[in-house]
Amino acid sequence: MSKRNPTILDVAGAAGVSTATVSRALNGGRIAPHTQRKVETAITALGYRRNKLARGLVTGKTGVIGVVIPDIAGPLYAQMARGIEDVLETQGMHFMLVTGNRDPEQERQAIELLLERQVEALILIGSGLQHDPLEETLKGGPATVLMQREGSKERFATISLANFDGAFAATSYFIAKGHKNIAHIAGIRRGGEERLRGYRQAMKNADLPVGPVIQGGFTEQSGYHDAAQLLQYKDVTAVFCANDRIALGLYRYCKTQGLQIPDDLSIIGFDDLPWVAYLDPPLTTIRQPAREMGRIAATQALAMLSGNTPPQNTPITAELIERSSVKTLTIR
Amino acid sequence: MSKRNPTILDVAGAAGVSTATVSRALNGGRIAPHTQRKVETAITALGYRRNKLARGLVTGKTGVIGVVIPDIAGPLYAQMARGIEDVLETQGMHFMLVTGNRDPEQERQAIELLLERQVEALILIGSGLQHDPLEETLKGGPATVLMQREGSKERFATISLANFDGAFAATSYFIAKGHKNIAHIAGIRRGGEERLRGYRQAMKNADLPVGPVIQGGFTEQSGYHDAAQLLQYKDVTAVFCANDRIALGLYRYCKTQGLQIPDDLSIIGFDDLPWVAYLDPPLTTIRQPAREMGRIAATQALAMLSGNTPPQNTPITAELIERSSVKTLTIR
DNA sequence: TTGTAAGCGTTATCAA
DNA sequence: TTGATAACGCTTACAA
Repeated sequence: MSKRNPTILDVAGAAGVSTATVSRALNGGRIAPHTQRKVETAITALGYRRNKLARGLVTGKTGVIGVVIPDIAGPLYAQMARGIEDVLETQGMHFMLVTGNRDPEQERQAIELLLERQVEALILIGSGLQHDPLEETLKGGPATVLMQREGSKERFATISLANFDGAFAATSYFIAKGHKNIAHIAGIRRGGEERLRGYRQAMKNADLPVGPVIQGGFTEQSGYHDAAQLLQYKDVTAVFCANDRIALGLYRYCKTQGLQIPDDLSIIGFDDLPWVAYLDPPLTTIRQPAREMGRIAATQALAMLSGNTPPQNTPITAELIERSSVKTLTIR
Repeated sequence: MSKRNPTILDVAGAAGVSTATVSRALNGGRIAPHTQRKVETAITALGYRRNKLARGLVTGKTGVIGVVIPDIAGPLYAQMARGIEDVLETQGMHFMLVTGNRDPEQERQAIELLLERQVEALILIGSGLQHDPLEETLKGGPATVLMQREGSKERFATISLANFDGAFAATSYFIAKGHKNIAHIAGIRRGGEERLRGYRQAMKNADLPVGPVIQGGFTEQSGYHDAAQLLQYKDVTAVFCANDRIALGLYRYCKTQGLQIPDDLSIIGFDDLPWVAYLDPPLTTIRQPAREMGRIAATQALAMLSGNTPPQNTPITAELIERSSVKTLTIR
């Protein structure tokens, strides 16, 4: 159908200059204003558009960074992606997003594919890849930053939420409100252990008995299911959930049992998903500033690939968002 | 630091064959099994990874399609992106996502940048670009599919929700439940007019008085604000909201006014955002099957760029999801 | 300030 | 079945 797109050669011909000159006009090299104008008219006349592929091939810079994400549709992950884009777009860079589907093998392939596409840096969100395969596939690879996960300090930058502190804060908040029998529904991956530790520490510091602790998944179903088990402990007045989805399951269970939140049970979640403020009652939770974390990750990646800057470990503070799911107990 | 990545030339050297042969080994051309094996060992020995940039330059195929999206963090858009990826990954293709921020000029630039990167096709989600600038910047561009928006039938494929039908269904549902005074809070962009028309038509068909209709934005704030205005009409028993966010605002307003949903007011939303099932009461709404729409868009794009298939207009049916925000009125 | 020409890492054409 | 070699569209010394 339509003939091929015009190249720099066509522009050069139309403007009566060499390709080198066109290139200079395009990239702002030393050039006479007069020539510059000639080239520009030729460009618009032909409808020329530069081919960044060819450009990248010679410069060795694609202006693309790769992001592997467990699930684009996860609200937190989407926010992180947004944050990454926030800073990339100021630099005229783009990102290529690929979903790992929480499956290590898929993640490995994703990384491989991104590397073939010559991404200049890599941001891995919540990767489930073991240390060795990660190190192995990234050998000779570009600057890499890990979000929601640790890695060898020399090789990777990491952006990680202070899970321990957040959990500690949540538990302490309960305690400050007069609660003594505080349960925890724990999660497995992505900081679940840290959150459990934070809960434990807060309880110990207050000389309160640790537990009951239920080891669940990280989902609403899990929360609903664990709730049944948990509420056999009649004296529990408060539950710290390892994430908001668990809390949601707990909400649902309470509703089926006719339990009032926070009167019969106080609840704190973790993550501050966009909709937890709309629950009834609005959920008190620990915020994970996802977009901000994305911004930091991208900034770190950019710093690393522009040379000099070594990978850094950036801790993110988890803030407690006070809403209405915790009751203040009268002093006994 | 580390020396440059090995190229096909290094592999050729190590295997004692020509680059052409390596290329064939890589891409499955005619090759002796023996040679194939030699090349493969050389590849793993060197840790060679093919450069898709160079490949794309010569083949003219990048394996990348461009997606411009109003906002990655919008749940519906994120779902669409997910759907697009669902089908791309089966073809070993990737997508490059760029946010238009609901700003026509940014969208235009986004398209421009994606074209420079030689994307093989373009999927534009809810573009706010006028017909002319769209046609203009896409001149000589690749296969393009428009989601949530119309375009010239010959040039663009479109995937669009049956907004009219959805609105008609919602309104008819109210009517079937015995409601007579049904209000509508309308939205502006992205199918808002169609939804308004659907509402009108359903009312007319039932010989019911149209209105009140409030022209609002598409946000929660707008919904909250419009609610106040709307509820001056004392005999309104049901409100069809042009989207779920408006419905949320209405929920919030009702709560502040001590109005019970659905006893004092029945509500239907539109979109079926992931969390509306968790509202109190769960919101009855019209589902927009976003992920499925993304899949269809990607399939359509792939079909177009593989030749033969002309752009098609695919209508998507909007299904009513029955939950608990509508009261059945006793027959008067 | 401009032009010439040598790459960048592949694939594709054509002989061998 | 294999190997030379010419593209692909651009940037970048080096010369002029």
